[in-house]
Amino acid sequence: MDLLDESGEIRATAFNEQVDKFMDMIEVDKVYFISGCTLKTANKQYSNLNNDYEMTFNKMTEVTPCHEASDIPTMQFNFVPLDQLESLEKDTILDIIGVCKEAMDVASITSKASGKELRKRDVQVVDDTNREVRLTLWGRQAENFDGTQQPVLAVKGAKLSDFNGRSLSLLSSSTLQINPDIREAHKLKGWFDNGGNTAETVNLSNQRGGGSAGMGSNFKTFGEAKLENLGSGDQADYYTTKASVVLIRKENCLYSACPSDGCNKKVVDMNNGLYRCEKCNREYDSFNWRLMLSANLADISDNQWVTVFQDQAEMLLGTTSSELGFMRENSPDKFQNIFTDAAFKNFSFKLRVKMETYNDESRLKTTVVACSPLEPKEYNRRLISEIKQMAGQS
DNA sequence: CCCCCCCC
Repeated sequence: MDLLDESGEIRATAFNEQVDKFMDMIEVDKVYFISGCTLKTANKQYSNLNNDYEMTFNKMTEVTPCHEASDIPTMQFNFVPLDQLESLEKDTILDIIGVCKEAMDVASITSKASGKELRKRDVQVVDDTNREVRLTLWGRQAENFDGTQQPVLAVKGAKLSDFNGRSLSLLSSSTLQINPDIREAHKLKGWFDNGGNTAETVNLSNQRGGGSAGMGSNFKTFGEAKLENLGSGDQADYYTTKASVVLIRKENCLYSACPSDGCNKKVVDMNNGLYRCEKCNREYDSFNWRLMLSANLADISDNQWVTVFQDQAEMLLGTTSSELGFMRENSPDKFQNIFTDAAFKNFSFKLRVKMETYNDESRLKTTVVACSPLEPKEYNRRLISEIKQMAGQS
């Protein structure tokens, strides 16, 4: 818990029995007498409270509600103007205040670490330094958030991330106040309503170019990717682009793959009802159809042949590999239509470019590592930001 | 004594 009195603030932590003893009693915004804690030096990595010390509850600790009138403030912020975020280190815990310029929809993602399904909402926060940054809300807070009135958001204890430039994320220890009745909030709202809302701002998140930005945001046209010789270095280069499917080769689009979980190696038909996998060194009585497409994609600048594997291929074709395998053998018209229908659709592609050598011949190979339907809001936001950049720099 | 805090 973060504690505050008229002189300053301090974090206190209770463990185990002390949690059981006090957690029902202690509520946010209430006032207590607290005595008998242990004092220790604070690890600044985990808190930005304005105190070099922290308190730890122990067996002797007593907590009593204070019912007397007091003029203890409810929250103390150390707001960092958004134009300072670029110079701060990743993982810094900090307080910010800004206007919620835009709120994205709630999205579901799966945590890599825990495998848990998480709900998140990104909002774009702007302040009077004319910087804007992405702030991620989680769980219930993400679901309940309403950004339609462009409220002022004051966050205590947000975490700074270096993803795509700079972005912010709420932690369970963070406090989010919406339209707080504090001087800074009124000042910011005044700025926003009197020109700030249309001011040209620098987006600290999702930065373009420069090479140092995260690859997720590394948005390029095919023409730009070629001009920059992407893929010519030792390591693979990644970029994201919006492109339409020109054509997909039907020939060799499917291969019969080892049915063993996670193997996916091409099997050899033994012509006796068995299929041999050299990798597993055994024979199976069945196989799985898997997709490996050669596709031509085009944007305004150029076109590009790419390789598309299973999951991305199913997304592009709008069918599964096993359905497609069935169609190819049983209904050629349907099979043909899948490819006709896939043409001239737009997608957002994440591409990997790498120089590959075989038979003494080196050539750039472009592989689709992810593809998704175009998100109109996100796409338009990028176009608007590019137009602003062009207008501002030329 | 925690300090994991998520995704892209």
